[in-house]
Amino acid sequence: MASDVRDPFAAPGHDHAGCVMAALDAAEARCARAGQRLTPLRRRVLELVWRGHDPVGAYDILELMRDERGRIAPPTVYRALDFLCRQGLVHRLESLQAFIGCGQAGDHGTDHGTDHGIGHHAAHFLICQDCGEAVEIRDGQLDGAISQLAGRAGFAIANETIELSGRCAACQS
Amino acid sequence: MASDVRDPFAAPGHDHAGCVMAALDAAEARCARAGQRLTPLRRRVLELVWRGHDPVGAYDILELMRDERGRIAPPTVYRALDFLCRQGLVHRLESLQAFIGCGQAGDHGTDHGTDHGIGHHAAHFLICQDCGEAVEIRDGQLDGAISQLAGRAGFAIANETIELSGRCAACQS
DNA sequence: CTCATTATGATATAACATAACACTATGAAT
DNA sequence: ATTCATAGTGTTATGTTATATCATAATGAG
Repeated sequence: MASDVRDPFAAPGHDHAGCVMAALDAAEARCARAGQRLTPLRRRVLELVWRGHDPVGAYDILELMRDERGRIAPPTVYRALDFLCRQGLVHRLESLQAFIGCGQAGDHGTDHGTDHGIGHHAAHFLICQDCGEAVEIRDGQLDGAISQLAGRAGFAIANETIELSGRCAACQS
Repeated sequence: MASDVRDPFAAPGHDHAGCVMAALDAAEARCARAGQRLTPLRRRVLELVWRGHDPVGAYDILELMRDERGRIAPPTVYRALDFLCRQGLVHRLESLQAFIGCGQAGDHGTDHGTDHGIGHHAAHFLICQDCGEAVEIRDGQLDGAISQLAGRAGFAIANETIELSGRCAACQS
């Protein structure tokens, strides 16, 4: 059923404004801690990425910003997205060529095994092809399997792209 | 050391012509079994994908084919690649926007848990950022972790993108 | 042989991303 | 406060990857 507490997808009528606010607050805190500047432009791009729980294309953001600020070119958006990715505030979904806000930007310090450097963690996703929503998952067993197989292969992982597409619980009815 | 038998990367001086022949033979067999036509064009594209163990861009293949056949347009190459992907003979690496020959196209029938439909299996990769080589891996523990986490989330996986980038054993010296 | 189906050719364009250079804002050091 | 190096943004142009669409050709079933 849809109310399964283990379903990590966002509930239909959840307080999304709260999500956005939490994300922006976490971003402010994180940048402050890292001595990085969350400029109005970057902040606004982050806010637009958090428009929903669906991944957003760079050109979608470009459109949205044109509506409110007039002329703006791709590099401006890409630079902001690059910055946000570097800070670990946004992730890029390779299989969709799109971006999504990091659902764990508030979890600073509490790194887990697969973390690579300051503020960056391996991001793994479930992506629903029906409703378009993507959620970041965190699974110890998965992390363990990955680090073990890498160890056996003598392979030093620098970056993990793990994106599982399919149908979320709510969309199977 | 480089001779670790668990290192899945191709040995420096291995018989690559053999790899290519095995891949083409497996492809013929597979298409015959599936009632699909491995036309000269498709066969040639597959052969070019198997040029090495590095992922190849669609436009790289386009270049190579122009050298030998003159005028040829992107859709021709993309259609062949689509076909080969549908037959499970080639995989697309999302994080590189490139293609690579399936190292397990010969394994027909012996499907493993995460298989999705005829001839398709979940393909997981190790990608060396140093030498550029990518290898398909198969790990029961990883498959298990994935299916368990999906099960807990009530998520029905249709497609898995798992690409681990880093440095292979040989490139760490 | 006919015909439906599948494959390929050809043109145009869409979608995603970055290089390069100019200009502006910011903050640290004097 | 002024200077200066650095970081951020604006702007133009272009590179890279992928697809829509329609025309033509090859294939195989009946």
